Amino acid sequence: MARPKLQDVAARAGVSVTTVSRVLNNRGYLSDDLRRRVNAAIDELGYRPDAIARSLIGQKSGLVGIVVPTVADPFFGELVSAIERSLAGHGYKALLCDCQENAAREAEYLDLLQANRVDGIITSTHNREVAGYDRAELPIVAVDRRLGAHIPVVRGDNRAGGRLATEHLIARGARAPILLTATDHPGNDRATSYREVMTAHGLEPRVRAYGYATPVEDRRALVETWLAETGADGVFATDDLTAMMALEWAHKTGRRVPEDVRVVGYDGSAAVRQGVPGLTTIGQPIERLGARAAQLLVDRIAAPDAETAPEPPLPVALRVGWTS
Amino acid sequence: MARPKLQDVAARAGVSVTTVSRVLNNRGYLSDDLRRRVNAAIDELGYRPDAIARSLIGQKSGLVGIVVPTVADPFFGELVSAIERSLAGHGYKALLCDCQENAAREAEYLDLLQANRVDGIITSTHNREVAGYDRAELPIVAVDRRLGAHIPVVRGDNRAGGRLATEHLIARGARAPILLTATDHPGNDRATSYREVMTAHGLEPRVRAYGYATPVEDRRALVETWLAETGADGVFATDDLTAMMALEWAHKTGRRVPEDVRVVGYDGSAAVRQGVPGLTTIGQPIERLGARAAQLLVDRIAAPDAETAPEPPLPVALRVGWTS
DNA sequence: CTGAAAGCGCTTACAG
DNA sequence: CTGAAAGCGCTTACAG
Repeated sequence: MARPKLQDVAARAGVSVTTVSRVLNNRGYLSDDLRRRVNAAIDELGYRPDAIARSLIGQKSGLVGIVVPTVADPFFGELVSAIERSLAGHGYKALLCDCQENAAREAEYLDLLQANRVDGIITSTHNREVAGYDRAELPIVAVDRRLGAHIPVVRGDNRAGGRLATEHLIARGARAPILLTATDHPGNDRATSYREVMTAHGLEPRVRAYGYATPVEDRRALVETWLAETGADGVFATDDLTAMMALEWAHKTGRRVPEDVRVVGYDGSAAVRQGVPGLTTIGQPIERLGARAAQLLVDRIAAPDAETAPEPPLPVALRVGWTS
Repeated sequence: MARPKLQDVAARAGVSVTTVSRVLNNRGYLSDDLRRRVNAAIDELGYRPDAIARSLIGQKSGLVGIVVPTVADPFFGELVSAIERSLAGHGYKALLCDCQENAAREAEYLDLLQANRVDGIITSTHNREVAGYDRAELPIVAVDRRLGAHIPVVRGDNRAGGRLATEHLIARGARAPILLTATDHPGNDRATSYREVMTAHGLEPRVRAYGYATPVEDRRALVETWLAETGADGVFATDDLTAMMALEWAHKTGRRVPEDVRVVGYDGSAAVRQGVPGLTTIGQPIERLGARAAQLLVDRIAAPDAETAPEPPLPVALRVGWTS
């Protein structure tokens, strides 16, 4: 038999569809007898309400779009996992939009999400140029990315993170630590802190940015060139993967870590922590970032026009391993 | 103005909703003039068809459920990324079900997916006990997991992988390499190959299974205990994270790699390759696994009752680093 | 306490 | 070539 519908349940229970619907939604007064009969029919038929039909009526689809560069990256994988868990706790389902590090796809996804009537969007991609977020009349929450005046952003304390990392490198004896980061723009708080701390110690900041779109092997080549050129005795990488490239370079070129080069990463995802527990890094509260983003979005869905106070940045922590 | 609907477009273009629908779906004969007027109205209003309403009519929602233990694990993150990319190419959207390594959630998700009328499911979780897959009257494709007679499974060549890893360890001089794996059951082809190769070389197989549900730090403790106890001079871990635990143990206890202990992992996800390029591992064709699973599912959705030939396993490759 | 009817935003026979 | 009407599977005023 085809998938049973409300009508089938009603027929079997000998009541109207209205009544079945009411039992399902626990709405209005129902005699216990009716309730029992309906529930029996539901069980017997293995009936399961059609969420699509429900979405069409109510204004809610129960769907939330999660937009990320790619879940192949452990940081985003973990973030998405945390968001999804939290979302599920609130009764929402996650439509995954893996942009594959590609700005064009992000714009397409934005369209698709609206066509599918998602109730809201959580986004954490790099392409601030992608238009559409401002036009979308949907609750949106950004993770670690400024999208516009009206879009709240959940993030770790990047200022503190940059400070902790740089201070630590200097405390461990580095006199010429360089910063490796994706893009060096004014909004890069980790870079800002690095510069401030370096200057405060009378050291010259040196920032190298490889760009988001750079293929991994090209990034590795850049990193190795920079490390060789600058004669850096310390590395602050704003993500762990880049820090590991520095580690690998040290291994290959016979430099000792941390004696010759001290290395500090950023993110501290569980995968990296498990695989390379010795890496000194700034641990982000990934779980909390995800949970907070989900909570904030759920709140905005419930009250789209409520004022949103700026989100205080979530605390980060220096985790010291043997690389520094 | 509220989100425009078909009616609004029709009114603006001065035609019936039927006509607009036909233009949208490019169905039947339309005069160029009409087509132009309708398209103009669509643009002016910024109309976007409601995917939910469409799903309710057609039998298709365009949604596919992806069920994985967790995308926080780089292997699954990468797999999901590949699946999603491929699915998007076929016009499908991905509903992400991150089971958080929890069997109960998997069963719930199965329910949820059916309620949401997904067109199919791709699953790659461990809990074979979870009932429901057989009852679900949906096209399902499994990745590296046997779910039932009628459910096709896409997988890497685990027999070959186990053989390659074990032969390699022995070739590199290991005489007492142990196997570290999640569960040691007859369906574990990597373990089977390990045993065969060991026996063929007159060596005694030693298998240690930590169990899927074991928290990471407990797993680490187990691994370290086993390595110390067995005096292994080689490690074949059926996933890279466990291999890295062995590496970390060697580092901590002052053993040289590969002279004292040779280490081989499994999976070779991009994240691990980037972070720890020196790790010898069996590289799985993650991209192909994802693409093939998506293609197979799309085919099954198109022809649910077609015979399915057993899937030939996809080739794996030994990647040699400095850990062996 | 329960039901008949309208409607969510579309598509698709069926007429013309 | 174009439109009026029924219907996808539900929910929700509105009656009774």
